[in-house]
Amino acid sequence: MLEKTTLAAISERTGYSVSTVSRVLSGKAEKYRISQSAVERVTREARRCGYRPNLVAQSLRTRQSQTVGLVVPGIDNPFFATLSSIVIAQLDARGYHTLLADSRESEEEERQALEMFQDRGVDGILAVPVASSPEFHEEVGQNVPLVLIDRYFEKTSLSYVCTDNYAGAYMAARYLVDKGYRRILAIQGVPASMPNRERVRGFLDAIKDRGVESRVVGDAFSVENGSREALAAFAGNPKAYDAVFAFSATILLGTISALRRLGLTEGKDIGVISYDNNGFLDFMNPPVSRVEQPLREAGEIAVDTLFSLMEAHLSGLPRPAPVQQLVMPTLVIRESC
Amino acid sequence: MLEKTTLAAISERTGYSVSTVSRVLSGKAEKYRISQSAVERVTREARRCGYRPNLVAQSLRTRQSQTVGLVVPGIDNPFFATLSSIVIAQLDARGYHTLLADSRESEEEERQALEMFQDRGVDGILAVPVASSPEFHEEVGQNVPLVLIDRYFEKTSLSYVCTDNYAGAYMAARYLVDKGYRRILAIQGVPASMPNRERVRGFLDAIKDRGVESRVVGDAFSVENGSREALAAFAGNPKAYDAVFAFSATILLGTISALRRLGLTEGKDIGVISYDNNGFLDFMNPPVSRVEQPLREAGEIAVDTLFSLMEAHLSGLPRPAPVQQLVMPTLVIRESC
DNA sequence: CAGTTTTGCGCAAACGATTGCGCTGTGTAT
DNA sequence: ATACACAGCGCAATCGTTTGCGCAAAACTG
Repeated sequence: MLEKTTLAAISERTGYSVSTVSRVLSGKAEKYRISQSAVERVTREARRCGYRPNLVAQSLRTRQSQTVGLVVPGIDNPFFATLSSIVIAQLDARGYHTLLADSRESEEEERQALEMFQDRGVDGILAVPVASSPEFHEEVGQNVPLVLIDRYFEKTSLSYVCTDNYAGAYMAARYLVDKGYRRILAIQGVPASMPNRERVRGFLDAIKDRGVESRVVGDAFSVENGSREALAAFAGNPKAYDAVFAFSATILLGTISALRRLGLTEGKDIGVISYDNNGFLDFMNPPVSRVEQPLREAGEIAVDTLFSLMEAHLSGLPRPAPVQQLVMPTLVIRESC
Repeated sequence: MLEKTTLAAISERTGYSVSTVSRVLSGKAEKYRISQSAVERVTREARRCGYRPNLVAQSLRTRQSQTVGLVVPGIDNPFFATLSSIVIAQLDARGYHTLLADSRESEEEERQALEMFQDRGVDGILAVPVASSPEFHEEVGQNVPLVLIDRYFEKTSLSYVCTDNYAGAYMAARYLVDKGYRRILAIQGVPASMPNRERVRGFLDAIKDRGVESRVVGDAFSVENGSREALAAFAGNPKAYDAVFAFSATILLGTISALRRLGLTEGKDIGVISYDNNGFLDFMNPPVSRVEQPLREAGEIAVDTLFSLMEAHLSGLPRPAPVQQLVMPTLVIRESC
């Protein structure tokens, strides 16, 4: 390590005041009409000793951190991992860093994360909300730009970017019905979450009045839930249902393992369709039909939205009208149904 | 929002000095012998106006941020997603927050991330390194506690916690050989990365002098690489190899899709084994044999190690001897070979 | 040459917290 | 009465930046 490399140090070594050094090194030289010679002297010294601004001090003074907080319900879930990856890349491209928190589907942890984000002075927040009601998020949204992703609240003034889960589930269910399946089991994720509720609604609407027997079971976006609920629902009778709709790729994995235990092969003995577009769905045997969500698009729109909120916030403008957008998923048919 | 909630504000409203308020609210009341009445008056007011300390100011003053930086080569890779999840949970449990950066396998981005971490005054860094040589990491490690995970450098004074990739690959290859496979194709990941090099070494050592024909191809831990390289290596001849060893689960997916195109079924026409323990491997048809890495264990050890480094760093002690640990993977045999 | 403009730069306050040191006032021992 | 201990608290410096304001010297104007 070299000498301490602060503005003060450079100031001492160049003979210029801290102010001048600061202005030069933050590129405000001509705005403040610093002489060519000063600029040179200072930049040279800065380079020589490898000056790097202390971002903490900078944040304190400017009330900007070049950081956004991202909170997701489970980074180990490939869905959120992909989403995070997209979002982080976007932020990075704009010169922003990411504080990542994992709420583990817990309202309490989510709350703590949001609070921590504020205490750290993040410039904006992206959240996949877990809470059942929007109050807290709205309160936070008052203070710092906030955009919801993937999940949203019924009636809220917050911005959100989600996929149309109603439409996705509707398409999938309608496809099954049209294919002639008549006893359909749906295995859902976290029941209270908005995407899940919408999927249930889409599913039920699609089969309504179509002479289809149906049932919705389950309570988590996890492999275990898929397996457990499938086994319980079939109750040992392989003919109990002729199709299964798994509400996520993780659920699907569990479901398939259960079906195999029952001696059923997807696409042959039973129709199977899933939500999500995890890479492996095409590599299962047989490949699995699914509702693909335009994650990249959603992530990009969310970041765009956040930045426009942040810009307004910076300029002290009133909060712009919320952007509330649903992007459309697509149905991808393979050989499992 | 209520009034501004700073120490100064509370100081004014209670009549006590900022120092006293600070000491009360940071729990140093009896250390500094603050009167019971003052404590009460201050805490009451703090609660009333919902005081939350400004962590940025706190960081600036104390030179501690309660934050560690985590940099991985690709958070969308399930392997790193799982690892991150484990690490983040651990840190969270200890009251630390996580700045996450994605180097996307780029040395340059990794460098930037590490630099940013320092500029932000993180208390420690966990890195899955991408660089081919340790210099930069070692330099960083001089200034802030740093522990490598999953990948390490040949000769370094840095601490690391990795899995024994040599042993893992050796076990897998030896198993294939013992099972009678004689023409084995290995599809590797990023060739320069330490885990990959070790896997290659383990693989080659295991088949040496066993009368086995072999070839190592590929250059990335990706689905495409797996598919492309498998197709190229078989060159249309399904009998070209009788077994394939995929060096990661992502590679495996690509490989399987290629094998299917060649009309081959794993476990029947060809032996297949993979690295990694992604959830889906058990749900493929047939389930895939693999080398499972004790990720949770590795993550926990890494965090433990980091904290002991951090503790020493705090107390101004000399850097403790590096902890350099390999944890042992396990061979899980299913029906693919 | 006096007056005005421009150029180039520094002073000092601020951001919000932490902390070493010292000050005052009361109680106790001598 | 003098000394001393200690309880209870505040002063002010500090962390490293940023920035409004103003000042002096140089340059220009008429």
